[in-house]
Amino acid sequence: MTNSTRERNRRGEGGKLREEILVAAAGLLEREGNPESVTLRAVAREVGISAPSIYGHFEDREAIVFAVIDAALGDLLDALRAVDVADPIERLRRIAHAYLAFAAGRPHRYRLLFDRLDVEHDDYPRDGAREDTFTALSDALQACVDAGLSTSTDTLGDATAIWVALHGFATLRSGIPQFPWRAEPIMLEKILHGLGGIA
Amino acid sequence: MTNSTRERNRRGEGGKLREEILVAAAGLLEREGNPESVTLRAVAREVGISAPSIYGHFEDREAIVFAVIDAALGDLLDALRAVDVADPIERLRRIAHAYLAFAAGRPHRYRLLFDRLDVEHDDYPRDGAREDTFTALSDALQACVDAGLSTSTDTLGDATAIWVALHGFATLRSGIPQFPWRAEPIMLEKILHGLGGIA
DNA sequence: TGTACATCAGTGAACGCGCGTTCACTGATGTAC
DNA sequence: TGTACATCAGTGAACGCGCGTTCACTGATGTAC
Repeated sequence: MTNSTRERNRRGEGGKLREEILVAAAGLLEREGNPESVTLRAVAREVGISAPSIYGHFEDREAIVFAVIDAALGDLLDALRAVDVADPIERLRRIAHAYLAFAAGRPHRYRLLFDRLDVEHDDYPRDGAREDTFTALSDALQACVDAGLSTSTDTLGDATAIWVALHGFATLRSGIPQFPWRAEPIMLEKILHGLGGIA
Repeated sequence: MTNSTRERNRRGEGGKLREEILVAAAGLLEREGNPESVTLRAVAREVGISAPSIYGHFEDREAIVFAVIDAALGDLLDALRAVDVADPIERLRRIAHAYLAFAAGRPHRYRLLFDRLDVEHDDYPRDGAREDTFTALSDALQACVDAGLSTSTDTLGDATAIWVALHGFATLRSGIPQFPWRAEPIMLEKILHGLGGIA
């Protein structure tokens, strides 16, 4: 997908290329499946620039992958926080659904957020943001408890169980699509009722 | 970790090298974390042989990784089937524990079994074995239902929910060890009670 | 309004590296006679 | 029991490839005067 008609950015618009590089890297990642395939040269090919041009915008190859992770983490948090429903149970349900929808829509980026053991923790961008994702879930569950709509007596632990189940469902459903999965609402019902103690 | 003292196998014992290659590849995978790091040359270095020697035992690089997956899948099934307890609930608990213990002990190989989206399905070795893993769980849950010890009315669906939760717990606990995880028995209790309908 | 020039956005060639794979080979081991 | 020889288990050199990164550069764009 070489873009040979690309025109040089004007002065002061160099930042545009950074955005193009990120989009290309994210596309490459979703298509190829593993972050190792996001090579400098492949990204450059995709954008339609020469490989060294990237150094004007990213320090090295790894920085591109980190920026993709960073953006995805931001998107996930935005999606969860965008849920705006008054009813606590419905709100929890929608947040859980948004989580699953995010993972289903960008399976490889989702895996990169939560499933990489080989990324050094210190180098990892926006590390707190992963915990914020969990907090969105546990706050929503706590709201159900506060409203007397959940029987949970261990909100953090039960939110952890819900998170774990959502994560497992998200990754296994993408990874083994031929498995006879129950429909998402049924799985959500089992998870939120069984682990969250909501009716 | 070059083994320079390695002695040539005797005639008819060429098969030994195959085993050494598999052990080296598995070790490399657990240490490095991603299957791409299992290169022919790294494996050869680890075993203490020249790279081309591997071709006597494996068709190509990918075949080594597949053989590692194959062996791990066999080990997991063996571990689950080795659970031999009469009480259905205790049996289910032990199987779930064995599943988590397997994943905790070989986190990267576990991920390779269930978490790779980028492996072509047709090439995947022992494909049915992954479903057998699920069957071990659902059979154990069914035994609880048959004994009147579970209130589940959707054994397959609930076993799916249990599986999904176990998988999520296994991968997230390895991937984000600094998260304040509840102890495994507590999580198991939540999962088996909440999703499996057992007391 | 015209022009010299600094700056910006990006290029092209080159480097050294590790990789998968091939090829012709070597030398110890066991076996047929 | 001795020996010629086939076989087996590996080796060493070489190939072409894509990679990350470096370097000196180019030429269009905007600005100071």
